[in-house]
Amino acid sequence: MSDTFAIGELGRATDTKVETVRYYERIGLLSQPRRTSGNYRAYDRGHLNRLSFIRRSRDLGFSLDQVRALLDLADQRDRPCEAVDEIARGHLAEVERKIADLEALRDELRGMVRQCGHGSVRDCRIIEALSPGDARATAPG
Amino acid sequence: MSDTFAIGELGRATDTKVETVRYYERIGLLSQPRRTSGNYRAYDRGHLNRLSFIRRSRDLGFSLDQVRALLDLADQRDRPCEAVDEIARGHLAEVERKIADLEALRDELRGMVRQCGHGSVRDCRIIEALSPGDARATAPG
DNA sequence: GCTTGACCCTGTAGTTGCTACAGGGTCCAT
DNA sequence: ATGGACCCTGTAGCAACTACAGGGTCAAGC
Repeated sequence: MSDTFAIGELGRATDTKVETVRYYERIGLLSQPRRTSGNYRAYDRGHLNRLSFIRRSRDLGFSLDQVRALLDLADQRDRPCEAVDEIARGHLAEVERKIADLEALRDELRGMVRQCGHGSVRDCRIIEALSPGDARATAPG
Repeated sequence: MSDTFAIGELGRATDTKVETVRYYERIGLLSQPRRTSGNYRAYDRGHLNRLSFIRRSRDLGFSLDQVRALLDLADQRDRPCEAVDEIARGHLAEVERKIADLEALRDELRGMVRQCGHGSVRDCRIIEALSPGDARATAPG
């Protein structure tokens, strides 16, 4: 039963590329692990848990700065969790805004695609929808 | 009646930063304009139209590569517009996928925020939801 | 004991789509 | 002639990785 892991094992366990693990270390998100005699990184369960937390947060769309804040807060076990709540709420609002934007976009694209008459580019409604009203764009010289 | 524009005017007309216009020129998306005796860029209506097309496409979330393809297609007026349709459909599919992802995300975040008991971080459901099942993450050394 | 191959190391540069300087030149009005 | 608004080139920065190059380490197999 290995209680330490090489970087590759850690990566496989958390679905993270080795380069990404090293990147997290470089930017101070993941602490520097002990090194073996051959200068290999040797991670423990704490690292595994912390990296899992980071990856799950990233999957949920939190930025690295937000993840950093969440980790800091998670470490201060006695503090009220309002700050945590605020980050999550802020992120939720952001996600809802993005969804609304993308839905508007989707509707426009659907309209464009629906109107496509499959004729020549000359009569293409999609190009038309993208072009300015009066004149046509010209190619670069 | 100016029929040429300085870069700043072009930028204001298309809601584009001057640096961005120059960037589009550098990557070959916008053709190099004529220069004045003082080496200032002098744009014409063709440039204005082309840049409008680019900006509108970007607003609709097309990548610069997709915009480049659309511009190439728009210039080949006799070709069938199927390739245009395909790019638009591809992008639409991409947008729909993103919406679905974000909706799943939103639901998870809503669940997290709803469960927040406003206690201490020790009992924070949000942190809990982000943490791996068995053990807690530890701070970097 | 030597080789092979999988893994690890550092350091740097690339990705996307801009944005922000620094350090100058031009142009026009006063 | 001087001020300020504009323009020029070139380079570096942002997020969040990813992809090398050019080496070192380690365990297995012969």
